[in-house]
Amino acid sequence: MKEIVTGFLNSIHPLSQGLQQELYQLLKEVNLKKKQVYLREGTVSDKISFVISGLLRSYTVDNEGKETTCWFMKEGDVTISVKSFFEHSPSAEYIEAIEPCTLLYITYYELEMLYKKYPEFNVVGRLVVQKYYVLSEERLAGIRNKKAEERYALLMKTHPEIIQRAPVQYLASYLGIDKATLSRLKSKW
Amino acid sequence: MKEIVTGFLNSIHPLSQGLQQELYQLLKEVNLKKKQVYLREGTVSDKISFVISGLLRSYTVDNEGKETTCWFMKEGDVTISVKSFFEHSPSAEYIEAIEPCTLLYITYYELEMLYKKYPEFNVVGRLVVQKYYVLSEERLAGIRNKKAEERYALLMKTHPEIIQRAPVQYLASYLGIDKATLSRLKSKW
DNA sequence: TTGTTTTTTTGACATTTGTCATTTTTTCAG
DNA sequence: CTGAAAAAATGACAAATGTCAAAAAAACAA
Repeated sequence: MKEIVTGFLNSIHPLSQGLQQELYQLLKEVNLKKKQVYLREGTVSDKISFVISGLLRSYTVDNEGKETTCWFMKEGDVTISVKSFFEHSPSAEYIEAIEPCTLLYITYYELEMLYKKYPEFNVVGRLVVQKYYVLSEERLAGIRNKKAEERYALLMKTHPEIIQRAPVQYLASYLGIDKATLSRLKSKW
Repeated sequence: MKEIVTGFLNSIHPLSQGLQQELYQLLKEVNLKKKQVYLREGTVSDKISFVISGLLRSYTVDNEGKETTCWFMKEGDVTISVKSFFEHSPSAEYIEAIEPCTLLYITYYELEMLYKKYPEFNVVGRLVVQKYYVLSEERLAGIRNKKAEERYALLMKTHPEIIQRAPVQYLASYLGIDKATLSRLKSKW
């Protein structure tokens, strides 16, 4: 299972033998049940996790209790609460399992240690961050200045599997539209 | 002037003497007049630029000719078209000067060369990308699932200087609301 | 399976925001 | 400074979307 992670990283930038072996030792497994919270608002996101199987979402809750889904993470994705992990500060968002999940993770400190011990790893780190930054910007572009229908159509086009797997209420809160509106859009197509 | 750039990078992570000197040699100056386009849609963003003075914006134009402002870059900011620069692909967005600007830049290839020649520079690169990734996520959170008034109030709170300096039409297109709606919001306060 | 709970859909209506046309204000070149 | 052009504000109305309540459907636990 751990080869999936090293394979993923190797495909971005080749890892040295030592780094690969040490990373292999550090990776720990965690399993989540459906609806289980993996990261709670207010706690520091101190693990960087790789999704082996399942589906998760990150979301925020405003002062009226309304949830806003930030994004969905599925097998093959890396998951952290971005600001919390990088700045080592309390998270503004929750991360929870939508489907039963298996994850592999290392801690923030282990990652820092790898960056120090294997300077080449910074190249990998930089490229992974770049990749996720681009994806984040693409999501932003898919929401900004668009009507409900356009947003839905775009998500359908770019991430059809998410539409299949995530409950309507989470899709709606991701798209920034009411679940009733999304329900009507769906019946229109 | 170039010390502003090396100072900025040093504050993120100390640069070696050699790196600092070589970077210093590579930095080139460019001046933009108001409304001058710095990056055009369809061209590759092949410079990474540091804003010494002035204000710019990035924006996209949809097939009906409607502009959507992505963000504003002012003195002290680094500016690239994120996806285009990192993936070395044609840009989906324009970058243009809102105020007369002075920028310092190095090219994509020069940056790649620095990453190779000075591996420590990858640490800086990673941290800078992390920083801008966090800022991008914060902007997303400030727009998603919010009403026009909340978006405006939040931008006012987090970036009052942008509201002062950018024309209403650009602020409106950034916030994803009509300029007439924004005008009414403003008069309300 | 069965009853309970959660999620989704739907209808009626309210609210927000956009559109268009026009006026007012501001900017800017000469 | 002055006139032309661009930007911003405003009014009237239309369109999009949200809200609330209820019904239907689906998911889930015992």
